[in-house]
Order: sequence, then C-alpha cells, then structure tokens
Amino acid sequence: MPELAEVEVVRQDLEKILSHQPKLLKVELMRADLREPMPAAEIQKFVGLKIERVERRAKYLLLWTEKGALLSHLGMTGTWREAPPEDRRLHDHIYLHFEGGLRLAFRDPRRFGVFGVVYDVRTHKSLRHLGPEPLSGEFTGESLWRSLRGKSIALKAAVMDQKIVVGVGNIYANEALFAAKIKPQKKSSALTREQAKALVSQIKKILKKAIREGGSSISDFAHASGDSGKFQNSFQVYDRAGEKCRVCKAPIKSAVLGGRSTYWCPRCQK
DNA sequence: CTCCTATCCTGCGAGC
DNA sequence: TGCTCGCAGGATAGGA
Repeated sequence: MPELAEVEVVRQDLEKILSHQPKLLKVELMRADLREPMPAAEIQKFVGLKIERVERRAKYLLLWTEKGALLSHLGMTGTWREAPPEDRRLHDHIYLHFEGGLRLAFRDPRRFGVFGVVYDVRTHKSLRHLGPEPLSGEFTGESLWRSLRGKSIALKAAVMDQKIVVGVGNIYANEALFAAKIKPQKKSSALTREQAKALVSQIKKILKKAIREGGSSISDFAHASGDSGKFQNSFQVYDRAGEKCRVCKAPIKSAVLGGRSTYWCPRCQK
C-alpha cells in the first residue's frame, strides 16, 4: 500500500519519534533477507551513531547519521512502529533499539521491503536512477511533457515509471488521471502540453491531500503510531469497478494495464 | 522501445 | 464450515 503519501506520513511519524536524535544502541535482524539480502555487517556499523534526521526519497526512507543513512523501503506491506520491549509480533523482521528505551519495529508480512545502507544518494544503485520528486518544483507540466515526448507507452504506465516521476503508485496514478480527465490508456506522446499541465497539477494536489489525510489504509498500512489513514474514503475510481462515477454516474470501468489494475470513468476521461 | 510475464512472499476475500 | 483460487500498495528482470 505504501506509495509516496503513505511513506511521507511514516517519515513524519519517525522524524517526530526520533526528534531528540537518539543514539542507536542495537540492531536486531530477525532474518537474513527481505526482498534482497540485508547487509548485516554494514548495518551494524551504524550502532553507536545518532539518527540526525529522517528523509524520504521516492518511496524510500533514509535515517541519516553523520556517516550515512539506514535505508528502508516498505514494499507492499511494510510498517514501522514504536514498540515496547515485550511487543514482538509475527513478521517482525527488524528491531532498532535506541538510548532511552525507545524501540522501533519493522514488520513486513510479504517481505517485499528493503533494508540497507546508503552513503551517497547520487551513486546508490536503488536511488541513482530515480526521476524527479512529484512535489518538487522540478516536476512541472513542461518537464513531464518533455519526458513523454516520443513515447508510445500508455500514460498510466509512464506515470508509474520511477524514471519519469517517483512515488506515484497504482492508486494515485488512477486517481490523478481521473482528476485530470485523461484516459489511462492514452498514448504518452499524444498528451498535449495543456493536459500534461493538468495532470501534474492533479498529481500534486492529490498527493498533498493524501498526506494531509494520513495516507490510504487498505489492509496493512498504518502509521508508526498504529493509526490508519483516511484517504481511502476519497477514492474516485480506485477499486470501484462497476460502481457509479461520483461525477457523472457512469459505471467505472476496469482493465489490466501494464500488469496493474486500472480504473477509469469512460465518460469523464478522454 | 514497448509490453507482457514471472518473481520475491503472506493474507484475505470471493466463490464453490 | 472449509477449501482453492486469484489478487493485493512495489520493483525488477527477461523475453517476445
């Protein structure tokens, strides 16, 4: 579930929890790998360092110390929570112990998450190819239009391509295309400058609203506090196949596009 | 280049 | 009720 909005909400939670810059005292890795092997020896080098700030890049979280950062990706079902010492749950894979008794737990049933280390964002293999942040000034109608020029790939697949723009996953791609009134199947190169501008503006608007509402909680997603998000109540098309469009009452259509469930209103979206 | 499939996993809801 | 099946927020690799 975690797309940019959800990861940003977790970042804000962790930043608050870690705002006193506690020293990391112990890292417990309950298994050797998640989606990929965890570099245990590298990770252990962070013991004794203070967490100075929590950054988000795309859907990755970076816990920065003076020497580098611990890197976390939530995959599909990953959650971080503040957990008292006796709180150990099924599918907890990582415990971070800090001074003062603070303990963070990473739970990820499907193990699509990632945990590792970063020393340089510009050269790290998972970070170096990432496109612009959707909420940054770097991502504009003009920049999107330029990066889609000459591409025949479906627009929704392009929006979910992390080289074009990061952090927009399946839910928000569907929702943003609906809000911009553009069909997901539209050929990327056929997008007019005007439409690119509308799409970018809707992506920003929807992501900001989703962050304000604490993200979308469908099944697993939760804040570090255990709270749920509320944005799932605002879905216009996602997971609404056959239901009436909230704008024009036409039944919402669905199909698989680029291997992902895609939803749109056949009347509102051109 | 584009698109499609498979893969990494567990859990859940639908349908029989 | 209990079983199997298909699908789920992500990211990548490989092949047609």
